[in-house]
Amino acid sequence: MNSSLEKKALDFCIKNKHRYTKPRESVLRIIASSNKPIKAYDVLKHLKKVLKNPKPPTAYRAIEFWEKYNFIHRIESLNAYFVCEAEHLHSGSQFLICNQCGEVTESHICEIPKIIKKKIEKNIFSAKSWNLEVKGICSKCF
Amino acid sequence: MNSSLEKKALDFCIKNKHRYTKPRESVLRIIASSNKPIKAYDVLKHLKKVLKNPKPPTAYRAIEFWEKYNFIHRIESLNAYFVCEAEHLHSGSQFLICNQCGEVTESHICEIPKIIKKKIEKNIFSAKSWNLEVKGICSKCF
DNA sequence: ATATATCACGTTACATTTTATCGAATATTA
DNA sequence: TAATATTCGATAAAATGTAACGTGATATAT
Repeated sequence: MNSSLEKKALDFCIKNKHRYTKPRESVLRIIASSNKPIKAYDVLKHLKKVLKNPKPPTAYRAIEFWEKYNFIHRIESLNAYFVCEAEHLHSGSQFLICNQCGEVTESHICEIPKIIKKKIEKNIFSAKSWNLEVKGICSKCF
Repeated sequence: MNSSLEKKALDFCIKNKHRYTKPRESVLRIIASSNKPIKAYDVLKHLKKVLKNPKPPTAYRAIEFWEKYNFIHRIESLNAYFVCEAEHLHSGSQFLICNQCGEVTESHICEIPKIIKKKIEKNIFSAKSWNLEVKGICSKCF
């Protein structure tokens, strides 16, 4: 239960005049408590323990909110969400996804943002955000 | 109507003993004919012109087939499919997605596969495939 | 040619994921 | 406090994706 994350989130909301509401608080906590990427409907299931009869939009809205500000990332190939463990909030994400055991780890190969910036931004494309998902077999399963 | 692609696809099927069936042929042609990533249900719509009353699994199966062998790529963040324009069939893909006009282009920054191979494969993770999606504003919209 | 195994398809039905809408509640600003 | 903007709750439906099962087509081996 990464409460320093919650502190960071609260600070962020105050500073940027966003509301730190119960659904948002709970959803962030739920996602942060999961050691694997968690799907929207599983978030919703957990949310039922905390809120009175929440509906899908409640979960999706809060998820969207935190995703927008890079507190969580969406693993596109899994339709699932994962808390961002990095200290700085970053707009690019990288994941290693094990096809065997399903473990997902956020990687931080710092050459990648560098290359994207260098190669792309100069000429052709102004990059706002990016996501890399690498699939394969993790060391444990190997 | 990239018929050299269709030739390549047919050759591939013959060589690897896969069937070059009507649904597969049509689906590949439909995706290749689209200048933007196309969604499964839009493929299905086009398919209706060619096949008699096709159902979702017909489209999805053919899509899966071509995706598996890297003739097409899935743009995860759009739930859509795009023909691979590269000469060689590659298991890693990169896309630049314009948030403004929706244009998607496959990029070929060759440092990226190099880095992924170098950094990841040696130590921690055996990579099988990967996908990078960069979002931003394209030069036309800038 | 005929049996056998495999591949791919058609169809039905359903499951999952996501979004639109609209009015009520809450917070913020004037 | 009144006006304004944000967020929520609830209903409903749209969009996307899959499981299961039987049938027909194709290849392989006898």
